Order: sequence, then C-alpha cells, then structure tokens
Amino acid sequence: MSGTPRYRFAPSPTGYFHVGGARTALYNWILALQNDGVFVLRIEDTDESRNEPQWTQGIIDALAWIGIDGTDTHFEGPYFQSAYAANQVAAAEKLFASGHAYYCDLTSEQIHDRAKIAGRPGYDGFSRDRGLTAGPGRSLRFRVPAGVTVVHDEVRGAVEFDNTTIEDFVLLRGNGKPVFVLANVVDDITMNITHVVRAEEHLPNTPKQQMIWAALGATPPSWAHVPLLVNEQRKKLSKRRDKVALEQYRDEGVVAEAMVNYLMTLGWAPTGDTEIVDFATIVKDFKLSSVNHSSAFFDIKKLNAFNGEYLRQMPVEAFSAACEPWLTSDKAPWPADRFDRGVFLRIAPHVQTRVAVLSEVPAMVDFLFLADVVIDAAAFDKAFSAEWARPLTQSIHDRFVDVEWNHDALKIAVEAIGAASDVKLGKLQAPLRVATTGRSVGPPLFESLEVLGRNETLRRIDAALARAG
RNA sequence: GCCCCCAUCGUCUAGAGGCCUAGGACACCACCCUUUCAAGGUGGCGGCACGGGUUCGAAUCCCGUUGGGGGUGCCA
Repeated sequence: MSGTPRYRFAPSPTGYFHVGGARTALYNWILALQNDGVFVLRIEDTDESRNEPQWTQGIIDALAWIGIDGTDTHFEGPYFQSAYAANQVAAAEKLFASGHAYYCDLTSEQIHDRAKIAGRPGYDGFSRDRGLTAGPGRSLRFRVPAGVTVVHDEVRGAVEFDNTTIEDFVLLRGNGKPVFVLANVVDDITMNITHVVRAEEHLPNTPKQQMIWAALGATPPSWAHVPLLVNEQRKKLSKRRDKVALEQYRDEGVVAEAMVNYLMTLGWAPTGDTEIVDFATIVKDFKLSSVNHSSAFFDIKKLNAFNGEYLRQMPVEAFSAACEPWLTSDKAPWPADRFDRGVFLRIAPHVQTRVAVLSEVPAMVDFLFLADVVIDAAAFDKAFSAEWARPLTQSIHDRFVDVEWNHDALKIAVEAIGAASDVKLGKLQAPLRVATTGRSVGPPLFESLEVLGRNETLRRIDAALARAG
C-alpha cells in the first residue's frame, strides 16, 4: 500500500452533469486536497447505448467550473473505462480459474421462469456446480460464498449483509462484456484506489464489490456512502424529472463559488453560525465522519439566496465583469453594439443588491441600452391613471430641461414639484419611472436617469406624455 | 416481496447523556430604514415522528412501531 490516498470520481457520460454528481466530486476533491491525495477521474463509458462523447467534455468543463481543475497536481485522468475492457475480462477469467466464478447458459427468460416457479425472485444458482466452461451466450457469475459481509463505511459505520440475500451476480455478459460491478472494481484495483466515496445508492452493491476485491486478492478500499440529494417529493434527483443540470444553473447566472458552498451545506455544515464560508475553510474543516446520514432536499430558493449573497460580496468591478456574458451576447435584449461597459458600471452598484442570479440583470438595465424603451402597458396605465400624473410629469419634464444633471438635483427638483401639489415622492416617481424605464420597478430612479442622460430622459417623457394622451 | 439506509422547525442543518427554556441559515410574517424594488436592521412564527426501555438525568444510548428513501438488470 502506498501512502498516498487515492480517491476517484467515476461518472458515466449519459447527459448533462448532475448537481448530485457535482457534490460527490466535490467531496472526493476536498478529501484529496486535504490529505494530499489524488483525485482520479474515470469516465465509465461502457454502456454503449447511452453514451455520447460530447458529455465527456461536458463533465470535464463542469468539474473545472466548480474548481476541480484538470491541470492541478492532485488531479489524475480522465481515464476511460472502455479502454480497460481487456483487463476486466482477464480479471473475470482469473475469478473463473480460481473457482470464484462459474459460467451459466440460462437466458434471462429461463431465469425468470425458474424464479417464478420457485416463488422467489432472482437467480437461483442453477449452474453453480454444472462445470460449464466459457462459450457463446454463456454469462459468468460470481459464486457468492456463505456467511456475512460487513461493509465498514466511514459515514455509516458497519453495515452487515447476509450473503444468502445476495444472488450469484453476473460478472461477464453472454456477449463476453463486463458488467458495471466488475468493471468498477477491477478499474479501482488497477488504479490503486484507496477510498471510494460515492452516493448512497451504491451501498447495496458494495458487498458484491467487496467480495470481488477479496476474491481477486486485493485489500478493499475504505468505503463512504454519502446521502442522496432529493427533490421536493423526497425522491432521488433525476435527470428526467428534476432540474439537475449544473450547466443550467451556470447559464442562469449562479456563480461557481455559491454553487460549491451551497452544495457543501447539504449533508454537512461548516462549524459556527454562518453557512457562507470560503472554499479554503471547507477544505480545512470537512470530515466524512460528520456527514449526515439522511437525504437532503436540493432547494433552489436557498441556492439563489446563497448566490445573491455571493453577488453582493463581490467588488463592483468583479460583479460587472461577471455580468458581461449576459450583457454582450445574444442573451441580451439589445444589439451588441449598444452595450456600454462604462454606463453599466455606473448603474452596477444598484443592480448588485437587486438580483439573485445574473440572468436577471439584463431586464434591470435594458432601458439604458435599448434605443426605444419597451413600455409595460399595465404598469403604464396604472402609473398614469392618477389625475395629477400627466400634468406633474409635464412639470418634471419642463424642470428637467435645465436642472443640473445629477441624481441629487433631479430628486430635489421632483420632490419640489410633488410638494407643490401635495404628492409624495413615492407616488410621483411612478409615472416618471414607467416613462423612462418602461417598468414600475427597477434600480433607484434618479441614479438611473443620471446615467440615462438628459436628452434621452426628456425624449422618453415626451413620448410617454403623448401616449398618455 | 426481499435486502439495506434514514428520521431535530416547511427546508438545510448545530447537537457525540446534564452546557437545550433545542442554536443558526433559507423561506414566511411584522416593524424600522426608504425615490419603486431590493439590500440592511430588529423582532416573530416554527421542530427533537410515536411507544417502550437504560440512566439520578436522554434530541443524544437500546428495542419496537410508524413513516420516508435506496437497491433488487446480462444499466451505470
């Protein structure tokens, strides 16, 4: 046994990268970092019907996004399980040669029929002592020994399995291809994996894997099964039902730091009264033994709250830079050449406290970059429904012609007009806001107008007055 | 069906027999601040699933019940 702990993350490339996978990867990565170990990435691409090469790059990109850097010295891989097929078959043959496995010529239908007649599900060990050798259509099954298999799990403690409840499971398919349980173990042995940290759904097949390790003469790794991430119905998060794609959250403007921090509060908690902690603290404090045993609901609301917190903590320049993908691409509702970074930077401090995810930003500043502001008709009608709305907005317009153009002066001017007619600023700003920004809510009005500029402000007020008739 | 895991506010969690009148966070509600909306501040609502033990003492240990979940493929 070498002294370097070797962890691994072994996803299959069957779709977008799952947030549950992200958390499992994070656990392994953090453990590798804090123990000066190695994080091995192994792509389990043996299910030819479901694999797509594009997903492999997606996994690598997603890992990089959450800080699991493929160029870091603690990172090793990616390895591809399919490349080790011959090695896995060789291991299976070794198991056959040593009597730990035997061939069986029964078809799935025959097994099913026998089970039905016997009244107990599963394979009944029919070919255990028939002395069959390898042949077309024959599968290789593991000869599960009598006794009890105890899995020592770093999260759950000792878990006992009575071997009579474990059927003689398949190692090699009728077509000669290895199945998951074999491939997984043989690769782990080949790659000198010492610690297997994965989701709880794998706990039931762990005794099988442990038996294979032993039968192959290897020392089983340290196991740890971490709780599942579930949806609101408390069912395992699924790609079909739930919003689980890491890429999707990234595209909506969740920042990686918030995602990582949030993911780490599921099933584990940093010490102290705050859950918002930096990655270095997490790496320092994380312990498998303090991971919870029960499943955790992936709460998008709380994720967004964390994200808002992270966004607000950023220096405004960093926030502004983080916003750019949403402001300069086709995600933005205005032509790319109308975006002005300097203008955005001026309004950014006010946007920063008002968004939870970055994708909300464009709608908050579109009035600055759109040639013609898009008026929300309902908001407009409501704002201009008051008796005073039209005349006072006209007065504001007239005053704005020569008022000093900064937010304080603008505010004082509007306030004065309101005071003369006994209309509070809170109400009076409504028609002005819709006229100039198209909406009833947004960043502080006078700051917005200061950035918008006098000419455009006057032009929009004119247009609104015309519209209000 | 069988095997395995789990059980603290709605949710994520703190809690390793007395520090618990059970702490924090998200959500929710109220108030304050306020140029809308936020942000921020203050306060509030709200939980140890149930039943038995063990113990001077149990959210914490044991057993059972109930409930939830995972697995049970020649998928990974």
